Amino acid sequence: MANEGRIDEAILEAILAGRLEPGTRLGEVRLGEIFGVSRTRVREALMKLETRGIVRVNSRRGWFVVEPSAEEARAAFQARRVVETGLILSMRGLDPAHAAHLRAHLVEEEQTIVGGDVGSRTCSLGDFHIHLAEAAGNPLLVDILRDLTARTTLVSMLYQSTEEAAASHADHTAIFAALEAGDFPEAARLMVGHIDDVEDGLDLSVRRIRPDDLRALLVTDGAPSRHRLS
Amino acid sequence: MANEGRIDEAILEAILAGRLEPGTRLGEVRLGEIFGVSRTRVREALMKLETRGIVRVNSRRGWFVVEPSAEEARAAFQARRVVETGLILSMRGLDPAHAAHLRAHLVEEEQTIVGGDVGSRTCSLGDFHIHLAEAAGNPLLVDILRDLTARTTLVSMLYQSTEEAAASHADHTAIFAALEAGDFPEAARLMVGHIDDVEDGLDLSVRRIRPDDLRALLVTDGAPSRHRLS
DNA sequence: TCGACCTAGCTTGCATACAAGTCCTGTCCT
DNA sequence: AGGACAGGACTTGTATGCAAGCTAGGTCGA
Repeated sequence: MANEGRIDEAILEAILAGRLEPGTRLGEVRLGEIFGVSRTRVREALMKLETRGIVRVNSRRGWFVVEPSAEEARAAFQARRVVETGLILSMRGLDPAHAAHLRAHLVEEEQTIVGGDVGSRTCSLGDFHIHLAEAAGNPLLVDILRDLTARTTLVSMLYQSTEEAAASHADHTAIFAALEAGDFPEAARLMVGHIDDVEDGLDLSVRRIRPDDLRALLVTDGAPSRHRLS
Repeated sequence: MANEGRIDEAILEAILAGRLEPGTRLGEVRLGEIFGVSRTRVREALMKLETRGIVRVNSRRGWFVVEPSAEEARAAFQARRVVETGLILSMRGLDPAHAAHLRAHLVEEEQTIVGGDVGSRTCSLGDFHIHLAEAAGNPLLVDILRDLTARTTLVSMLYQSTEEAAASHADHTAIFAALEAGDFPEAARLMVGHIDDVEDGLDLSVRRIRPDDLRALLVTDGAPSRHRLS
């Protein structure tokens, strides 16, 4: 059974969906109970997430969802600008299949914005960039951007964000249009503007709340072993 | 004591220095004996390296240094082109301290090429790109490029490479000159050409040898607990 | 002679037990 | 009353033990 990366993915998904906020403590035993496994596998999952910069361990004190500092936040956005700009400028065309995939994502994105909760919205908005990386056809860059968008998503949760989901969706649509038209320099320019807008929407001097409990945030329904990995 | 990432770093250093070739099996118990720890910590180290794409596990068969396929090799070089181009183009200036650091590295690089073995040479050549990322001042991009250059170093080991260390050093020197002159577009162009040259020097249709033993490759001197982490 | 099978020895996968450090709380002394 | 201190309940860190699966080599049968 696709049991391999279940725990990593479940935790990451919970974080990205906003169910686990930055600073939340992630107890090994607690997570083990939730997933019905021993601490060993939980530790493995947490350590993988640690090398990806999603969680951090405070020796003998606990595991926590990372709380990026203002400087780290800026670095994350800059990294995304660098990678996504380079990515778009390296593209020579847009494969029809990938174009269709992106277009399908855009309609899903719109539906989520209208009807979904804030978590699904943020998640969907971030997925656009990952799908775009997939369209460029480089799995390594997909992974890199996956972790980078995870980081900026975390930042948006931690700091006061005035980002309008609708505005982001409009940006995405415009970027896609430029890509489909084959105007990659324009798409890159739009992308930089888009990321700038999201970053400017943050107030890096004001930090948000920091609650501290796990609750049943990781499992949405009753059974502890049922998870949707998006 | 800086005991934290000792094992990860030691293994990675051994791989990057060419002492552990792609395809080498990394037995948990064997590594545990070498480092004087139990399998637990070895597993943690290997799993961290796995998420960084350096080693891979074949269920119940063993851990191995990754052997990138021809396609993966191309992807790694493309990713480096994307990231390093974006990185250089995002730079607005070269901090004097970082400039001095890079210059110092270049002379060390030259010395290594004249007097060092092939492992030190490859290592030193790769470090230039990491130091360059450090000069850009973004820790995230440093980490990304560290793993990316590790991958391409692995590729160069696996496939027949006609790369001349001297030529690479000359490229690096030219790139540094352009950076110092503030001509970042030119530096980016030179960088693309440089990575292209390295990639073109590979014969992706011919794979190299694949020995299969650990020997005392991980420890250079007698005592199992003495390691230099570069 | 060749092929199927079976077993022994290896590997990792996972759980559990114990060690060691941190934090909080209650108590005792001043 | 206030502060130092001690103890216990928690946490992660590390080792070890057992289970499960892969591989290779030998044996038996056709």
